[in-house]
Amino acid sequence: MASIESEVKQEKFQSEFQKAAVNILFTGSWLHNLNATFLKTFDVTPEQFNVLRILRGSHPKPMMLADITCRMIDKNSNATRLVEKLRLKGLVKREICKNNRRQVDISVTDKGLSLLAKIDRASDTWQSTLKNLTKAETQQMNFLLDKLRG
Amino acid sequence: MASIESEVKQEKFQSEFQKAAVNILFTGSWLHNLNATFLKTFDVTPEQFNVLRILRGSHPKPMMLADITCRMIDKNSNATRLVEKLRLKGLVKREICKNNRRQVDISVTDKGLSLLAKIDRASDTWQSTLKNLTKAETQQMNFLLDKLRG
DNA sequence: ATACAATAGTTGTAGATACAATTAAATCCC
DNA sequence: GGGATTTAATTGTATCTACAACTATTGTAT
Repeated sequence: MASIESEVKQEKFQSEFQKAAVNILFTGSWLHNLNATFLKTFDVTPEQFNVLRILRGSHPKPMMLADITCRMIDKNSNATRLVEKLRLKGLVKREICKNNRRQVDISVTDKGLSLLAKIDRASDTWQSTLKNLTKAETQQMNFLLDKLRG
Repeated sequence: MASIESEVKQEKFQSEFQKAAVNILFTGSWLHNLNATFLKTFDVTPEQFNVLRILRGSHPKPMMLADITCRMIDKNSNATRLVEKLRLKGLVKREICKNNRRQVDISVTDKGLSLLAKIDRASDTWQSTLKNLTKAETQQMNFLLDKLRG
């Protein structure tokens, strides 16, 4: 097994806590890169894929931008521009909300839904990367990450 | 405690594994943002700080660029340009290696070392964020993350 | 009603990332 | 020695991120 020490070639950390911080950042980056490479064959970025999934969760009810933003993994990526990218690919639809002309109703299109289905079918392959952990260990990991963030 | 379900407002995931993937990405991004905000007061980015720490680990022996890159958390950030940023701030020194003129010897300066010391002293505050976990839990987390990456 | 504040989203932009192409030096090997 | 290969780093560039400033619309208080 590749310990974080050997991954970043550092023999010892100041504390177990600092080691955990580096470990989470490192593993997050590693997972992000795996995911990005996998999704590239479908011509979407990880955060674009994430937004499509979010919209599928609400479908057929559209969502406003702010609701999408607060569900995103990376709050910093600009939802306006991200959604515009998806719209140009025909994966989502944008409409000014009738009741409140400040907000826009965004929903996933049929094309977007079928892309999601295609990605879901293919994702078993790359998700097997995570199968190094048993289900009990995965649950424990989820528990610890939630507890960490307080 | 804020579960990943409530953080990304998703009631249920396809599997415990998918939930763990989202949880790691989300927690990584959360930790990165905390770290970036903390380090901004010292006018360095997280990856710049990371490179300074790497160089301190080797000090006073200089390191070549490739060795720095393979120890970095995010392998994608461009080490050439990152080191150049640090050099402009006077935190590192660059010298063409005499024996092999293809490579550059990079080392942390006194100014860099004292900045690191300053950051270390201040970092107790933000690292207390991680104190939501006990030492045993932190060790367990490190074990699981290492196992996950195989 | 009118001014003020709050909400929703857009735009601007400096700097960073991702990835490919390029330069330059050393090594190989006939 | 001289061409091919490998190694080390730099440069180019399109896209993305971080963050602030801005526009437009709605809500509120007097």
